[in-house]
Amino acid sequence: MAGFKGQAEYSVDSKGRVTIPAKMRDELSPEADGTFTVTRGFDQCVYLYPLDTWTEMEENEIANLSRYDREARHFVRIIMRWAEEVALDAQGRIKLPSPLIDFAEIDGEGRIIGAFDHVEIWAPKVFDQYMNEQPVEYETLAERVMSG
Amino acid sequence: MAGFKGQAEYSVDSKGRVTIPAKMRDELSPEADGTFTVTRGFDQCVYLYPLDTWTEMEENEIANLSRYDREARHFVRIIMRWAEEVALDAQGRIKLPSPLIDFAEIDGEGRIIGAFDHVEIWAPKVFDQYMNEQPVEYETLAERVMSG
DNA sequence: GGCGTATTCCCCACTTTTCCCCACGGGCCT
DNA sequence: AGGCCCGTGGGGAAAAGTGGGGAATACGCC
Repeated sequence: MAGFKGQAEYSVDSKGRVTIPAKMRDELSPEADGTFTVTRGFDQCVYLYPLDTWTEMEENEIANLSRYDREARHFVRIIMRWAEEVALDAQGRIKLPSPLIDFAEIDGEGRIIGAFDHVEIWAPKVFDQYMNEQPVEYETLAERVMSG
Repeated sequence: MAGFKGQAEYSVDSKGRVTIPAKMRDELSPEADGTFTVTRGFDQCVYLYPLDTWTEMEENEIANLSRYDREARHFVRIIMRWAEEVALDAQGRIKLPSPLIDFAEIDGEGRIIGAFDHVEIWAPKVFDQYMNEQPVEYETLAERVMSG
């Protein structure tokens, strides 16, 4: 299965519904059962993981963390607190939980980005600002990340 | 079975009753029999473990502690002293034991948080304060916890 | 030991939110 | 030019959360 790719700018209506681009929906495996797990992203955006991918992450990464370690506990609190399963409706939309809409400062419009193993939704304004703030240009970044 | 996730802010009425969010109720396995074991949490909150998970913990972790070790003895006293079994009523609520309400300083409102293997209930005020006190931001925490 | 008080548990009714279904308009491909 | 797929919006039925009252039980006091 190929990774999520592409970008789009779709409306987020008053009920918090966003259409997921058809091309990204097509990437979902049958095991995902038309369902994503949304959660707080790194940086100020929302992450969408296909259900099957997310379940693997829970089992392989989160389940192994110690209940008795302070930092691990705090991490689990954050990641799970923001997480929620959302299913596609007949129109190919999901409903974003309102806490995540607030967190990402999404208002009316969402920029949807394919990011290989997950999909991201940003407020367009926040996304532009994030891009401008990044100090390292694309070519330099490539050298650093890919050579390590 | 997937882990508990999501957050909500529900009322805790004068009788100490709190609704458990439907999504979290759905995570309960049949073996839990609609019952949680509540106890004092790490940090100032209340923990809710599904009955079956709790039973496992008792057998696998608590049962193995030495009767002859002072600290282990103390630990067992604390965790068991605060523990209590609570069943969901027909409306999907539980009654929080009043000692735990006092301990967590819950008054009227409770912030309910899914935390993978258990559910947590916090006084909103206490929770916000806890979050603000954490010195490490989410992105940094993720690097540390998940790479270790 | 009996009575009165307090507590707990269960049931019922109301309000709000959520979810699902339907209908419309536009664009792309054939 | 027509048909099909895609994104957008709204309305109605069902579920979820909230609050209060009454019967049964337990407790303490007289």
